[in-house]
Amino acid sequence: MSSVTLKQLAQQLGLASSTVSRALRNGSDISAETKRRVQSMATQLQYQPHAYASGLRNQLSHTIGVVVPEVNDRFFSLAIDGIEELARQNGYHTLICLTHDSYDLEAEVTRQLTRGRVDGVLISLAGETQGPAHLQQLSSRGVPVVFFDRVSDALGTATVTTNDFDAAYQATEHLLSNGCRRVAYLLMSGKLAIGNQRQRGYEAALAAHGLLLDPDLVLEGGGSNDENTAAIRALLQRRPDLDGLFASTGRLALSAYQACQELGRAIPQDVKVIGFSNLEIASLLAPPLSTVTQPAYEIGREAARLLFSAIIEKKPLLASQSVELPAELIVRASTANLVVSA
Amino acid sequence: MSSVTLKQLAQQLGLASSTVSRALRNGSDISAETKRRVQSMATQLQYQPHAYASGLRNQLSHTIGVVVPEVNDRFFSLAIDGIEELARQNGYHTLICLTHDSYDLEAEVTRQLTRGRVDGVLISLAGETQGPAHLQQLSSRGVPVVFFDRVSDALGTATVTTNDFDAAYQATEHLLSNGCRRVAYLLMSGKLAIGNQRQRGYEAALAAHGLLLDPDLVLEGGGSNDENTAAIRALLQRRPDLDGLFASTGRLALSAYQACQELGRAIPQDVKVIGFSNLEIASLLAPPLSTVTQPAYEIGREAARLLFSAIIEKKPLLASQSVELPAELIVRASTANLVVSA
DNA sequence: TTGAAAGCGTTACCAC
DNA sequence: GTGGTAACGCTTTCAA
Repeated sequence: MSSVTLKQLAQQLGLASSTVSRALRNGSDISAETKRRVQSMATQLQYQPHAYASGLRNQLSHTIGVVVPEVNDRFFSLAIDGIEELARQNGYHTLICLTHDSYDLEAEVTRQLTRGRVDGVLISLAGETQGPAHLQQLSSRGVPVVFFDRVSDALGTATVTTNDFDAAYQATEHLLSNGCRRVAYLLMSGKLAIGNQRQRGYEAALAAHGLLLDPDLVLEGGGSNDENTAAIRALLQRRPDLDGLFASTGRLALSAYQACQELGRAIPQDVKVIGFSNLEIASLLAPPLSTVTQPAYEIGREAARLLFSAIIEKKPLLASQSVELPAELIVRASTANLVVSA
Repeated sequence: MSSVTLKQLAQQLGLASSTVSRALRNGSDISAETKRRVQSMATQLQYQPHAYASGLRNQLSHTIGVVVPEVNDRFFSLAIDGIEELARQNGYHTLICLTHDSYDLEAEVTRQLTRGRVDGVLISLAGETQGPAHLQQLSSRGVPVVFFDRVSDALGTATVTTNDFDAAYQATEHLLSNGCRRVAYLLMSGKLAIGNQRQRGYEAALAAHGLLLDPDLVLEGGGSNDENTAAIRALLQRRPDLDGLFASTGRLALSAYQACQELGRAIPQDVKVIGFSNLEIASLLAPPLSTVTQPAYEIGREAARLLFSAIIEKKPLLASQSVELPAELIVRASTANLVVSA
């Protein structure tokens, strides 16, 4: 029924459990003969050390926590793939915690993770998140934390991001140089640094083209997909002069498509659309979507790499170790300039 | 630096740790006054019980394991959302393990899970999986296992599936009644029960239309997306008479689109395409994709519900508790019959 | 109502 | 080389 324990294994062999323990972990001071006997009996009885018992003893859980808003999103699921790969390589397990973009859930989850469950945490903040006070508890207990994508610098720890300012600048610039004059900016939450970085890039591109920021064209989504679609629809109706949409997340880009489809606005003739997105099938959409694509998998790997370096070398993480990976602008039909320029 | 322990808390209060333990968990036999003092000191010192220490004592990890081929797939990420919701409601954590469709990885992961890490396991089998011998180890140690979607009945435990036969029958029937005569069936792995169920539905629908099964039209993918696309392209070129594609996974449906796009085959004029898929934006594809959509979120919830019933009531799961949820056929433009029927 | 002690399964330290 | 013992942090008898 239940598993065989070290003690039972030792009894079978007529040895002390301490001896068996060392034999199994190939410790020194154990005769080759004993090692052989122990190993063979262990496989025979299918002995598996209890992870949490040894963890308790060593103060190590061999588990990392990954806190993300959701997993049903191409960016996060790719990042998790990357994280998980590094975790496996390091003999670690991955505890996935979802916040559904709720601050309360994030705080609760974080509290749970302060209970010795994990040796380190990777986190991408919830849209609602105010301050990272709840994360302070983690790092003050010596649990290293790495932020990725939706980061905060309030903890003074390492972060992994993309070049949000530049990428947003390029995306907006691309719309403007393809003829757009009224470009809206769609973001999830004004509370996140990432949204502000991208907004700054958007504004800088406007300025470079001699355009003033129109606050009415900055739309904060953050609701359900349907709510966001409705909000974008309302914006399109309110502002018939709108000729470009820059979505700062993949979700919002698709809501923009949906809204245009519902209103019969042709992309790219009436409105050009570009968005941050990791959608692998952007090219199969009608029309193919121009995207700013983040290296999600690499971001996950990089964040995990930093975390494991801290865990293994037992050194605290520094803001100076932060990494920025470039996003890639991929031009497709949704921003095509169909007017022959003079 | 590190966390405060029960013992330290007790010392601060001048009480025995056993008393403090009971006071915190609101045990009987503790004076209201003591409870109050303990609670307030606990919050003041931010005491958090060590999860694995109490787990070790109670033989409970309050963690479930979820073993899936990948997380970067709409079906699985939705299912995980459902699982995670139920886990949270039950005060449980979710350990996600990816197999990348490799039998060896699945076996390794399973071995890890036999180490007391989890109180139960939800699993969707890897495409390569042969027999569930490695899972026998789990259930023989009293760890309940529930299969979902890619199931096996060899363990005699509960499963959660969709009506794969009927759904595949309907999808094929839909193609045939819209004028297709040569319909190919695309599957991931001939080793999985799920692929065979769906193939049986496909064959039954062919038979109902008086068509013979052509083995050349049954294509086993299971490689990378690019490999699958190439294989479908080859099939389309080899068999110019092909006028319908039925993909048994979302991944394969998209590869089918890609292959048609590359060869310039028009959907649905030249080839009609339908596929199992949870892609939320099927309607934004060019053309909108007809799908058989599984209730992925509910499948996750249902599987988790069964697992927790077994964990909490400490009763073994029975094959008779298995649940089948209906998939939904959603007709879109990719299977439209553009010829006016006589 | 509270405290002492044993034990969950493992490992580290010190004797022998 | 090997065995005892204590300890990781907690809960649960059993006594007081």
